[in-house]
Amino acid sequence: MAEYTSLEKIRLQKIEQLRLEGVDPYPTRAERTHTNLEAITAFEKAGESAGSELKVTLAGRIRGVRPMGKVSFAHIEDGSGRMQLFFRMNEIGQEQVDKFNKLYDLGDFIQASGILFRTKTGEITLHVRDFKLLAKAVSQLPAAKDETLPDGSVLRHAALEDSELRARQRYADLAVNPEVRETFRIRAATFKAIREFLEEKGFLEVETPVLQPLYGGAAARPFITHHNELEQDMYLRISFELYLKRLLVGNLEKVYEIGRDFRNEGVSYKHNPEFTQLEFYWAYADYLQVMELTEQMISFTAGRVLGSQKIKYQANEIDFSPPWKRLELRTGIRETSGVDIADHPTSESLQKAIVKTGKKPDPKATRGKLIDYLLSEFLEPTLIQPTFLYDYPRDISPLAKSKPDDPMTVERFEAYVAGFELCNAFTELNDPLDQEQRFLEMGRDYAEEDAERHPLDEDYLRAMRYGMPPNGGFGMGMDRLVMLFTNQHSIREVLLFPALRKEGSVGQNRTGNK
RNA sequence: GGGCGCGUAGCUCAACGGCAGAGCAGUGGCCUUUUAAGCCAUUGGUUGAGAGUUCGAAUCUCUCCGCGCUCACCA
Repeated sequence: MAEYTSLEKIRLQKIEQLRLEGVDPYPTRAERTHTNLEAITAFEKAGESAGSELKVTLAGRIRGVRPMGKVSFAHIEDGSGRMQLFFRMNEIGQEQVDKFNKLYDLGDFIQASGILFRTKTGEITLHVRDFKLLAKAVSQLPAAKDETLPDGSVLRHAALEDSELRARQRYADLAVNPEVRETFRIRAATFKAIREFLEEKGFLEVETPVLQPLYGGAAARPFITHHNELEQDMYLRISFELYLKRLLVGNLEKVYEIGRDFRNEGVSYKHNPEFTQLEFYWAYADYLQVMELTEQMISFTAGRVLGSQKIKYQANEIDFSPPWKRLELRTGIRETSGVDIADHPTSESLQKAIVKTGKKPDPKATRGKLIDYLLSEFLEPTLIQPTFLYDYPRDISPLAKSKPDDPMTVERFEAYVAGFELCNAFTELNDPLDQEQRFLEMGRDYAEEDAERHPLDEDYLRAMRYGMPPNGGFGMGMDRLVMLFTNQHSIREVLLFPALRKEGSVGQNRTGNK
């Protein structure tokens, strides 16, 4: 049972009062002839005098009220923007003006009909002849007040800023912070543009299982769940890779999937336990072709969504125009750390070389993990403009194909932007015997208790034995792309409902909702 | 999980060992073109929870809850 604050109790009394007066505080239907933006556009298009003949019915949420005795001003906000309302005793009677002032509150949804006009100060305004409550708000929105300065800019006062409250109560955040709504519009537009690009290139969108009997395709710990009737444990997928590549065996030549991956790992500003991934696989292509498609896809998407190849991200301006810089991983590491990984074919030797630089890597790390360590310690922070790092060590890439002239190196690239990894791609391994060998190597190289070691997927090998065309594959965290496009530092800002600990018991913390 | 920091009214924030405050929101009043409308009056708090130190705790200590930054793991 909810306990109400004193402010809420006052509003509940208003609801009772409205009911006594025969007003339904939650009527079933609304009427609306124009959005606020449509009404303003129609007024401007018709011209000042003709525009004044326009009779419209608008609907929205009350965001500001300025009662002045026998007249009242208010602003309502709908999905398109704001509109000022003007209530005047002469037209609707003192009783109606009083009712609006006393029984209606900030946050209530109303509809209002009347004609449009321009006030002394120049604002297009609805001169209200009739209005109706659409939904009464019991709780006060954590609303900011906006001040329009003489130069036209908007100064916000006391906006809702508490990041925890904003994430837990995203509905309130969205209701009062328009820029948050904009972030999610950009997110949706990004997804749409990516799909448009891939469809145009002939890729088929598919859906593969989220619940899997065996997980794979990435190095991560899975979430485990249980199916009661089948009496077996299931895993939430950590990647789509092994299922999508099975489809290439089935002669689907270009497939992609956009969906949720789940990784039971740490949470940070760039990691959420569930995140949205794009993967595509392209038969008869190699990683160089995928590289070209990648820079085309991202620059196309930036153009579609933001109207520009250049974005401002944090302190940097980033230019997605192709071609992107290409840098061999070995060269990049050598130039930034002074360590040439080719000089150190064993983990012991490489370990010593890294320690000489003053860093302290995990003494038990494999050679591949040490290379990854060098990459993130020295090279990654320097990669601000879009850069393809290519040619990775085989032992950290168990699903990628070796270079024909160098069995210890695989045809793999990762694109880095603004100092973090955006995507990962390779020429896919399609030799079932080699693949089986790699799975077995993974089992040996990683300690038994290492939760990231790859389980051997027999069905995947069975599929590959039927013959898999040579192909290039690609994976990208969509959330990270949206972070770049919306200039957000934290993944939580681009997720509507990011993962949070459950709220404490009632009253245990300040966001405990009563 | 480790380290550092934060949590005060519905929102944004003061007070930092000595009477818990301000602005906005709310409530009552005045006000017929205002726009953070204005003016007058006024309500609102177990200072995240619990324990301890002290004559006295929002303030110092400890435990717990939640969040942020960071390290480790990962996309």
